[in-house]
Amino acid sequence: MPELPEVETIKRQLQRELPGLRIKRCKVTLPRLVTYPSARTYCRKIAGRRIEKVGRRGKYLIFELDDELDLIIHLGMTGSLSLVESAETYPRHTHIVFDLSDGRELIYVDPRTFGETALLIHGDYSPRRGLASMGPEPLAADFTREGLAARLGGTALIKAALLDQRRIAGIGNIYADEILHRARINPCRRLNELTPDDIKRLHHSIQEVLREAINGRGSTISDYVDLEGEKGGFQNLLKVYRRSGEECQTCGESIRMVRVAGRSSHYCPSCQK
DNA sequence: ATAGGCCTGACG
DNA sequence: CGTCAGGCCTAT
Repeated sequence: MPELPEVETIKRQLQRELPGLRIKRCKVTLPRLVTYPSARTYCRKIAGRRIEKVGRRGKYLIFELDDELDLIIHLGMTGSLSLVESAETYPRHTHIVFDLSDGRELIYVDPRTFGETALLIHGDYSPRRGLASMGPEPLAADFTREGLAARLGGTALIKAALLDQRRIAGIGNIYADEILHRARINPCRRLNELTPDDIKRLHHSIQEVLREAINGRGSTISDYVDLEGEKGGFQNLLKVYRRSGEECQTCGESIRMVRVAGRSSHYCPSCQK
């Protein structure tokens, strides 16, 4: 699914197109994707609202509407958004359509339906626990090395900790593996074993990998496309993710895949200790 | 900490 | 047919 770089790419495109437009009407054909309030209330309250700004928090898109409402969308594993001219036929797995005041439609497509959307009071994310308990934004100016160290308490495996959205926002399986490779840290290391120098490299790596991935407009492994339907450009620059058996570009050792925290984890056994 | 569940589709 | 997949929640 879209991780922080992919969601950021879509957010930038939405922010270019949507502010100032109104949502005339919203149609939901798979109500369970609306997790708060009911799909019925969600649509009723959205109708007529003006989109003021599009933001992002972790892997969530946040559409700030007038009347102090925040429309949030999480793309799950296979969700995508696209802006289309008024259409009479929609792609397979279209579940939500927002009619916009300029005649276009914003459509939400999601084959695996792991995504979700909700309508919250601006700034009050308590109805969605995942959003309310989200850790700091890793690309924010105040995300310091000391701040990171403070988030990495306990004895969890570092790989699991990077995937834990309560510790740090926005990192998923692809970028967790890429970050650990750049930081030369083995995914099975435990937090309490990390040295100050490990944390320093980890902090740099988190920011560098995510920034580079955003510059590359994200990674397309299979499904991901941006608002324009374009695939990402960063998948070719991945060093370890889904490259088991290939030679490590740093040392030539064969990239290995293991299962950590229930997720496939790709790493170089020679570079990452 | 781990497994299972939610879904569909691609691939072997 | 079985296995796997970029996420996240719940229960054990």
